[in-house]
Amino acid sequence: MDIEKLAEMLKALADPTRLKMLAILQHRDCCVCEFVPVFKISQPAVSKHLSRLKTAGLVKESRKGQWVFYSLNREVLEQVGLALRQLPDMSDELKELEKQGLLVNVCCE
Amino acid sequence: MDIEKLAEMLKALADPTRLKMLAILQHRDCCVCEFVPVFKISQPAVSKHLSRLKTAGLVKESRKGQWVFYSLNREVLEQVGLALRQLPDMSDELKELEKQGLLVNVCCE
DNA sequence: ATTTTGTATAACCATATAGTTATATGGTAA
DNA sequence: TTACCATATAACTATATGGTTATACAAAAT
Repeated sequence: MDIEKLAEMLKALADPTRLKMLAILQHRDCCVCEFVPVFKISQPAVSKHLSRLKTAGLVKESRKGQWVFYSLNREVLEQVGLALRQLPDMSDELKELEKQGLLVNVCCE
Repeated sequence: MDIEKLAEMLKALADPTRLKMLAILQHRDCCVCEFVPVFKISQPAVSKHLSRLKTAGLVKESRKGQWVFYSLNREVLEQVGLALRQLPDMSDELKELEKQGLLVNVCCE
């Protein structure tokens, strides 16, 4: 996963309400109206949080009659956790700095 | 790690510049002036990003003469990656919803 | 057909974020 | 001491974010 994408995913995750939604979805698929009393925010607010998670690919939605149920996309969440622990190699950037003499050398550390 | 804290850490991480900084710090401790040419943003902007990472505990700082070097706090980064993959149990919230009859039952799924 | 229920979108507001320039602070060197 | 270099902070700007209320849309029920 590239850094821009990872940052985007982390922004989708970096909110207590959305994290709790994901935590709840670990146990059970839920629809919008079930989340409203949990978080004590308006239905449109819940809807927007879920929409954000869906855009990031962290949840999937499926309509069941008049309800829209959301389910956790575990693999994607796994991928983010993994990507965080395997940040890309940036030695090229450092080599470039060295070539241009922009690395600081502290003697007698 | 509690959800509020996790969200805070993820906010600190959810920026491409800061992620790249951490990726670079995997290879080598760096001072502020070394990051400036890498990201092509102003020195105060770099300073603020590093300050944010430091507040989150993701980096440590140490002065070396006139330079302030930043180093990666690998354990903390590990902890975040792990916390993401082990979101807290929220079954109590679901039990509460059930007790109050707020869970939707879709028959004939 | 009309009403009701659940969800999504639009328009708006307050705050947070990421950048800028100007300036203050800390340490080194003349 | 004075000048210089690296870093941090202050003040500001533009945009993103998370909430609201009002409204539109979809499916179900009367």
